[in-house]
Amino acid sequence: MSRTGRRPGAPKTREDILVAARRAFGDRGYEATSLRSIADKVHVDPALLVHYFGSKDGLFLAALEVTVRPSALFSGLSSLDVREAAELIVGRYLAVLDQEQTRDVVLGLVRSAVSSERAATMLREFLLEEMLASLGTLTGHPDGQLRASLVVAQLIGIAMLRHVVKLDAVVRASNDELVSIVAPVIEGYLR
Amino acid sequence: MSRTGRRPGAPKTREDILVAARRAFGDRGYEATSLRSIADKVHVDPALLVHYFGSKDGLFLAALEVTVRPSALFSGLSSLDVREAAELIVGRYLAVLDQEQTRDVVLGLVRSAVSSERAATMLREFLLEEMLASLGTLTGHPDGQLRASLVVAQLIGIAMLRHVVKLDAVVRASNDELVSIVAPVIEGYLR
DNA sequence: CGTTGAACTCTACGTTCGTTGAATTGCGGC
DNA sequence: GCCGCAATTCAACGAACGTAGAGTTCAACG
Repeated sequence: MSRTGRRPGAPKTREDILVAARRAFGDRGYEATSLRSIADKVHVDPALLVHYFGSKDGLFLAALEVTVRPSALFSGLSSLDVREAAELIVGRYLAVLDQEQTRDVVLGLVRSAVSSERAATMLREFLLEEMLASLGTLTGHPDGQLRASLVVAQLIGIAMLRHVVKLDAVVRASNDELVSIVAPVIEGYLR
Repeated sequence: MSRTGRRPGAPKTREDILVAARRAFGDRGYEATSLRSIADKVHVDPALLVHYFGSKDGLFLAALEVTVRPSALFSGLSSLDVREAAELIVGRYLAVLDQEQTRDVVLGLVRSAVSSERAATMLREFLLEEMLASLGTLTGHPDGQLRASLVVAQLIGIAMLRHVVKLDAVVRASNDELVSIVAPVIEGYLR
């Protein structure tokens, strides 16, 4: 009975680790997630994670690396009027939060940003380069950057209430319902 | 030279601990804050904290206990029209975030909610009983609860971007600027 | 079929953490 | 001035953590 050494077959382990890590970081944030707990879920020794990713930090970076293409949130909006654009943005965002893989990444960033300066920086740069760049040009306002940031604030707040705080009204609302209420507000920011 | 035993004079230590704890939990959240680090800042032995508060959990609860009376956010709004009410809410909220003591509590709740289920529950109940109760009655909408929650989402999002992610545009904006942009949006939710 | 390197586990180290129990010192009432 | 109780520190515990190093098994290629 060999407990040590390489396993037969083609290894899928590395990808398994990344999936479990994404999930764990998304569920509990960077600080509260231990390498050992991730390793347990993949039925693997903690040292293997270090072997693959160098450190907990490295695993964190690898797990949350651009699985989310935020430009997809904002593609093909320029030809629309502000009203339709706002609806699309909110709808696509909610879809991202519905899908397990991408939700883990978004929540991982948000959850970890509050306890780790590094994660906060990741999130900040992510928001700046990807979202605000696209959004900022959507409006001709002189304070376009600020207005775009407030849109992001609204979206992040929704993620917080729906998936972290789990506030009943927000959890229970359907995506369509949310879009119909939130989109006009986003519209207000962009116009 | 007596390093142990009671100190002469009237002890202010307990309150010092609470202040430092509030600050620490507000800065780094529950998980990332150690009893030892708080004890250090008060120049006191970690064991004293558990002597006073029983456990880290007890200290957390004591530190974040109702220093914020959110009803103040919403008092005296009923006589105003929706527009003025929205401006008052946003303005008062930003003032809460400006004052060190209350900001620590709000950020402590938010930061800790993401890594501790207990803190998430605290924040949820806080929001439900204090904010949504007041806000929900402000509007006659059938989905008043949801609309009020989205107002809260917007406000929490602003706190996140301004104090956690430290997104430039939001950090630099003046309170007046923020009020003038955000209030109409809140108004949209409540109307 | 032998070799090399990748995939994996074991053990163990040094830290840090929350918490405990006992000891020490000062305060306030009798 | 004595006594009980409050305030405080000390030393230590067991657990959990991230990580390092050495060892074992397998796959791929010559």
